[in-house]
Amino acid sequence: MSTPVRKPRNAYHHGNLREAILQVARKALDEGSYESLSLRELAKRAGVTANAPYRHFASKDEILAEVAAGGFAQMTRRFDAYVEPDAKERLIRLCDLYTGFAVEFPHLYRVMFGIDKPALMEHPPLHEAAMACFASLVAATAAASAPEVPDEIDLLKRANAIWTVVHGWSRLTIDGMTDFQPPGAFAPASDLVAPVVRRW
Amino acid sequence: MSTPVRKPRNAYHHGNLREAILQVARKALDEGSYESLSLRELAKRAGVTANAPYRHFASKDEILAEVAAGGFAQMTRRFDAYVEPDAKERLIRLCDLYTGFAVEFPHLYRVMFGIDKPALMEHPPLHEAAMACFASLVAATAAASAPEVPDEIDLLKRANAIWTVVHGWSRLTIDGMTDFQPPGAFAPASDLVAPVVRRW
DNA sequence: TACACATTGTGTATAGTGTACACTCGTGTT
DNA sequence: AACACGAGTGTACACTATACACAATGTGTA
Repeated sequence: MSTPVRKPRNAYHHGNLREAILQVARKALDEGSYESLSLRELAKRAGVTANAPYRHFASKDEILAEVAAGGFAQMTRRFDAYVEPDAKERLIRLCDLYTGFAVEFPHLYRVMFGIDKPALMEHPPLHEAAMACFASLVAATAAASAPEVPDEIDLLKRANAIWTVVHGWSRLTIDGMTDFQPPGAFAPASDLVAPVVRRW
Repeated sequence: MSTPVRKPRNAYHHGNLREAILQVARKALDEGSYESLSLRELAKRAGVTANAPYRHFASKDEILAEVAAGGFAQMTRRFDAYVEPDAKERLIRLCDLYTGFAVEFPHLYRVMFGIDKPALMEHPPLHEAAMACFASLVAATAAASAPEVPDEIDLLKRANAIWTVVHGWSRLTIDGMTDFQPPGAFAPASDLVAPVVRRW
């Protein structure tokens, strides 16, 4: 019996406002841009007054940070759930999985990386979730680099190289930079990564 | 005798408000984030009423788009001004030039690629300036691919690969994703690009 | 020179925002 | 039964982008 998210009729107390707010915020980000996401609107959708969320969050940014953390967590789960015996092949596939996530949830993805507010990343839960996601990528990279594992820094360098490519690909795509190019000019991210990974 | 940007004392008409607004907007973006940039503040800094800019721009977004276009133009100028006899080497250096620009003007760079408002890129001047910048990158890529020039699509693929890397590197950096990593873990963009370009 | 007119500024107003503060409702503990 | 406290409401404020009517200025034509 899961806790209900909708406010029960005629109840003064919501009962689960924190989760409800996060849920409608995530839904709003799935449907529209961050620009059109207002605290008042979130509260209204949760069936509550504009100020009620302040009992559970210090600011709008904190809500965003929490949602962003959830995004990273979801991504990490997808990563970890992807099974593929060949480690190199797996890492290559993870790249398309990554870009696929960004394309599926462009607005969420933008919030995850902070919309011109790097301060967001200061929120510990978000920072932690982002690091966990990166750690998953590092692990995949390490596996793909076996058997002779490079030293820590070289390993991070490789993971960062992957991250650079998939993040760049994602942002160029969701920001519309590829819309005006002939079809086929913008290859999948895995195409860029594959030859490099195979040589590791 | 250049047109003055400051409003002359006791003058009803500013004289060059359009340029003045763009100038203070750019300055504001050089100094602080887009989040803290308000139309009213821009108008005040230009010594004019909050509504005056509407005589020259349809909306705040149009101002941002214009400033973003200026950013792309500046970047293109830097590209074109960079001289280096070896075409491959030049392309590799351009990558650091690109990321250098993003790091130098992080807020501007974010606006150039649209802060969760892909609609910005619909503005013809911005779109044109962005395409011109990309064209410069394509030209450098073509030169680095000589003498046997690949066909159009393959050429674009190469340029897009470069763009993906430098953009990804720039965003990860200016969004603070590299702050928590040990030194040396995040190599310059040219390090990622160089081995690939040299093999073209 | 005088006047019509277009341009570009001002002033006022509206709807919407995030958030601070004082209040009240409902529930759990004693 | 009394009461403290957590979790909502209501009101208020300062701020935002922008619409509209108006005033001041500059310019072309008689």
